[in-house]
Amino acid sequence: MSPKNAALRRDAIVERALEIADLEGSQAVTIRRLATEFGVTPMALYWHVPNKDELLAAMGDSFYAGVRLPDGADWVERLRAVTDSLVASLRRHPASAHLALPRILSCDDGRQLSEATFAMLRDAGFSVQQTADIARTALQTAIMLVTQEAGAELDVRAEEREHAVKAKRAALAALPPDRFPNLLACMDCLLETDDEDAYYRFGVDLYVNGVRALHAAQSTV
Amino acid sequence: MSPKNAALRRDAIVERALEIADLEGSQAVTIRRLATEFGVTPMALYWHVPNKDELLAAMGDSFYAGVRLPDGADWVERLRAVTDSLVASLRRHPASAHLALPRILSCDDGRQLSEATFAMLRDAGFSVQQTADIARTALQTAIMLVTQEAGAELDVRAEEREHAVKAKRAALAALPPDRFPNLLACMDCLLETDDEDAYYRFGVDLYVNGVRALHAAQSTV
DNA sequence: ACCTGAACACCGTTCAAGT
DNA sequence: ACCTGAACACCGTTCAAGT
Repeated sequence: MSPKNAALRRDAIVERALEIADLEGSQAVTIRRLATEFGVTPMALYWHVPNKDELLAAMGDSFYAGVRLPDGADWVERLRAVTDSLVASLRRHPASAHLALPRILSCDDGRQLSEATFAMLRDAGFSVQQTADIARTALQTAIMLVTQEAGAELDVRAEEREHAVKAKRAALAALPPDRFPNLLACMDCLLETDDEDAYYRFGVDLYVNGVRALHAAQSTV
Repeated sequence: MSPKNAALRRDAIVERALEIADLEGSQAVTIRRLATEFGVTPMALYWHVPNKDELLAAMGDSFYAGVRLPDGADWVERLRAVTDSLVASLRRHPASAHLALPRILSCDDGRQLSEATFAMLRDAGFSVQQTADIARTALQTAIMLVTQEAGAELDVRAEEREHAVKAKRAALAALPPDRFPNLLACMDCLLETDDEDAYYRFGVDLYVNGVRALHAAQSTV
């Protein structure tokens, strides 16, 4: 009838897995670890989730739940809005963001997002091939920006991240200035993101501008 | 003096690990698996490689060995050339391409590539912050394109890939056409890359055009 | 310098059994 | 319907010992 452990639901397991990945790196997500956190035998999880691959899949699916479908005045604005919305969703669990990409066509939320985005791009005049490539690039761009945000070091435990960045900075600062002048000049920007909003705005703009340039080149022919 | 097993050198281990990842997915790369392939005890590997993390790091480093530094007439051509060269290097071992990104500042080949690319972008007039972001995006773009090339399914054994794509196609074909008309229209482009060169040209162009648009917007001010 | 043997603390997962 | 216990086949890694 009712579950013996009311907290042990599929959604709660997925949610906790996402949290663990953010706190201690995605390699810390194990069936046994989740089980002990829920005060339960490892095998109990197999009632709620078929296996670990499906758990990872469910984690990937979760990112598409809250993404807003494209809306805005023109198609450029819509493309930017949907990319921004994707970024916002992925940023909630950066360490698992890479799980989203292979799942976009395998969950309903992802398929609805794809359909709406494809419709928008084809309306704008892009070919079927271009539409597929541009839409995929939007998701890839969002994932890239989130997982590679400078200073994230997602594969490391949250507490050790500061130390990891410090070590990296020390290693770079020790390089010979005559051989690596530009690298040393860019060091701070590479190691830390001082303005996160500007970072994401720049990344999304770079992508959107590329698409817009392609569109302009085609329209003038 | 001489190693008992002449084949068991660090380079050979790394090379074989890259091959295994491509053939059977990166999760098939294990210390024990490599040991049995070299006809040796698992612990023998620890003489040549400190631990598994360092092995993965060395796999990531290997991608920077053959990358040509930026060359060409103007900076746009140079940016395209270096991105193309990166793509070419990563395509040799697609299943491990994602290991390259975190290693770029941690190996000498990567630092030299970074230095040359940074110099090129700063010469072109980009700010320190923009240079860091643009250069990172070049690498991210290359990795994205390689790891996400349609039909790759890198987490699966090479022999099962065809079957995996077929299953995905069947799942999509079963969707209601009235709800997913555009998704169905784009299905073939999403599942298979018929022209790989065109795929990579498109992806790199999209990125380069974005950078060029940014540059143009700044120059006119 | 290079490798083995035994051992430890972990994994994911199956299968039969409990309630 | 939901969970446990015991067991299996794997991991990465340490440590002492061999040659």
